[in-house]
Amino acid sequence: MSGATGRQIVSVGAGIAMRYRLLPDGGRQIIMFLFPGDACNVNLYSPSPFDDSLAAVTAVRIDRINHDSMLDVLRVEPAVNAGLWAMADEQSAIIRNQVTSLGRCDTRVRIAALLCDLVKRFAAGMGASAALALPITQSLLADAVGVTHIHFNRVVGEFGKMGLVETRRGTLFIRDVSGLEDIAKPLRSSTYWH
Amino acid sequence: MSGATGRQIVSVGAGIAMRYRLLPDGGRQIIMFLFPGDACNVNLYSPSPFDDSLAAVTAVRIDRINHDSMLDVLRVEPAVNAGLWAMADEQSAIIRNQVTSLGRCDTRVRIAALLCDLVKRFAAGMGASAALALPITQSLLADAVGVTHIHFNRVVGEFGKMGLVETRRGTLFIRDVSGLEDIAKPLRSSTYWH
DNA sequence: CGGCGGATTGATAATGGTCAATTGTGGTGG
DNA sequence: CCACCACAATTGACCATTATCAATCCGCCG
Repeated sequence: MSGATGRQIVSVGAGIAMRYRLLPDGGRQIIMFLFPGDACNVNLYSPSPFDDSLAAVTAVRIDRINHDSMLDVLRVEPAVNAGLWAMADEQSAIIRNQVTSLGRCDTRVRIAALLCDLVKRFAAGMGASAALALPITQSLLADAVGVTHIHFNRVVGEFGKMGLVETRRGTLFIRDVSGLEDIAKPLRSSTYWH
Repeated sequence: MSGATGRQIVSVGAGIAMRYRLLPDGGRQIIMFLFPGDACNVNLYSPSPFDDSLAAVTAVRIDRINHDSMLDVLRVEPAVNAGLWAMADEQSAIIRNQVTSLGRCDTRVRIAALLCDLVKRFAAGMGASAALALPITQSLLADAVGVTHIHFNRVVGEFGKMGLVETRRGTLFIRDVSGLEDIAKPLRSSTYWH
């Protein structure tokens, strides 16, 4: 409502975006993919170290909310604060999972786990059926799991031969989610705890 | 104030703790080390997926705050909410850094970066001089950077020969922080942006 | 003294990276 | 309609980093 746009919360309204970081040597690490409903920065109170960048993966609509008006809302409706915390917690859990995946699993597991995760979150953001066609290039997916796009290709080709996925220029089709979940099992500690 | 202790915020009062995750194959990934002042779980509003575990690294004192009393405080003193968000943001930044490190840097860089980070945060929690003697075993540090304790040892031995660190049974002495920062440079995107 | 946990070292194997080239597909302009 | 280009995917040969397996050493404590 206020004409002057100060600091804002920016969140993904439609499409897929990514949060990434460039390294001096030209390398790129994708921290996480962002789906509709995911906010990128809820720095309502502190400038907060924001040392990485945002970019669109597909065509994207971005929603912006002024910090000031959000603070106004929070004063009246404290429940919104809970919602913000819930989102922050969820994103945090995703990233902790990513840490474990990168640190302790080999490429096959990492890739399978990433794909399962994307399908699940993609389904939440768009339709469940649309989620089985991920419009993300292999290079991007590779940069998310921390391997070369070329090695990614080999592994994904292996998955293809197993009937788990199918690849077409620019999009990756998921054919057998439970098969992927099976490969990703070494990451899911749930198997450990029962 | 309420006598019954329901859900609580738990934070490190003194010593060093760690947040980690076990895998079915027996592997362990340390998500992050916790120093005095770091809270482990600020799940004031939602149960929040907490899929990893906590353990002490050194002798530790744990501070607990009831959720209910914290909520009372927040109603009276909204500035506390800002403090909580700031802490969450900072921890989030540390973990995003960790993701980049694990995904895109080789062992030398990862180790150097971890040590720099620990020294800095350790210094904030304890005295600055005490920070140069990290009471953490090589196995734990290895599980944080995602390598074998044995490969960690080789790299840290190399650092030792360069005069950067010194190792004694159970603690690692930092001798040359700026030397380590130099090795960790490939991770610091700041070098890229100026 | 004996034993244990942490650290160290060597030999070997595997995973994943690098370099280099090729194919395929879609888009664009003539 | 075709030539051409750009980007994504694919493949092969070779190399480097890191894991694995197996001992051994060292300091500390009971």
